[in-house]
Amino acid sequence: MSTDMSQPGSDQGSSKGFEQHDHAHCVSDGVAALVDYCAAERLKLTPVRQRVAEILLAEHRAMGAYEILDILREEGLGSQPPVAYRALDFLVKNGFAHKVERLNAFVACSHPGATHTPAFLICRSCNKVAEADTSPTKGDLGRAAAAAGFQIEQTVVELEGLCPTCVDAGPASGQA
Amino acid sequence: MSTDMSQPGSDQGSSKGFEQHDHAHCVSDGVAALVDYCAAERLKLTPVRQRVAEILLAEHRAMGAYEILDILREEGLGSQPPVAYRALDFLVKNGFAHKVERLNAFVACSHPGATHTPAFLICRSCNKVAEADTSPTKGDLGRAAAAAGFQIEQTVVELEGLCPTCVDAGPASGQA
DNA sequence: GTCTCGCTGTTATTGTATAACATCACTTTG
DNA sequence: CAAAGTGATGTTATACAATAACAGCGAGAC
Ligand SMILES: [Zn+2]
Ligand SMILES: [Zn+2]
Ligand SMILES: [Zn+2]
Ligand SMILES: [Zn+2]
Repeated sequence: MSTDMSQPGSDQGSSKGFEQHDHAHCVSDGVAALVDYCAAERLKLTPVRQRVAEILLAEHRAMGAYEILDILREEGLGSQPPVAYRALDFLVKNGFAHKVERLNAFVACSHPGATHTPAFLICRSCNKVAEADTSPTKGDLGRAAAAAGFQIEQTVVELEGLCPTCVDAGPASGQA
Repeated sequence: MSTDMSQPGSDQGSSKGFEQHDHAHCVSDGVAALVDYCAAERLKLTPVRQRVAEILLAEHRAMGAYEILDILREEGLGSQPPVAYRALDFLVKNGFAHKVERLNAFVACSHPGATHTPAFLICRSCNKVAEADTSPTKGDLGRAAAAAGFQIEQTVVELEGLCPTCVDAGPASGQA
């Protein structure tokens, strides 16, 4: 690996997911947040919903609904597409997962609970997806849109390329 | 290029498509540019390819591949999905159309020929799509990505909301 | 108890996209 | 001209993504 771990924890937040981190926390913290949220909001955290959250949290990459469904099926939690889509809809609606339009796939949210406008950095080599925060109304584009009278309601910002690790590995090699 | 806006007061070129304009030019200029480009690049501008370009240019909205295919079928230009997808791939690859990931649909490019990084403003009410230009490497997000060592290769920026016309029409009414 | 509401299970269908292969047309070259 | 090569086309079939529709079950309300 020898990832140089530049800026240890310093400026992080914008590219969390590409950096080395204690990944066990990603899952446990995420699930804990989901449990708390559902308790507070009187929402039913069913086995399927929790399991899908765990599945997504376990990987910093976007997973297709059918890929998730395959896992659910193996575990006897469901076998038909609506099972997966309903759980994903629940998670997305409540801010614990996002859909990556570019990939027609879903990824766990990095800052669960709070409503926000995510942006994604997608590595085409190792398929990891990092979530960053955007301020769509700021920036040239947001200003131009506002000036033109366009009223932004939702944004899709997805950047595809090579993550630091895959860049270091060299353009030709890539990594699985 | 530098198409005269028949409507004054909008100095923005970033939201072209929402503004009033001589729409006949959108089609004729676009096709002309495509003809020139293909001649210069020694590419075959086949009937299907040109017709698909015309279809897209005729509307400032994203069209699904199967919607385009329906038109081609009526005109005897093709009846199977690959016909439409191949033409669309050709146009996208050469910069005369873009895919709007959010809609799984395609839209004609506003500045054909030149390689650029488009952003889209999508009106959820009237379904018009305007193309704006972005500088992904600038802005907070681009800077954050660069700082994190992420190498951007392609960007998807799609803003959904209400266009000026539909905002003026009032939130409740909308317009077809 | 029983009523209600939301989650589940399932069937079926629609929509989006591509693989694979044979054929055809044009162009290059001998 | 003929042969070979290249790339577009036509077609079949299939994979992948998403939703509609409806029956049944279960926990909480009253
Ligand atoms: Zn992690
Ligand atoms: Zn990578
Ligand atoms: Zn126009
Ligand atoms: Zn509109």
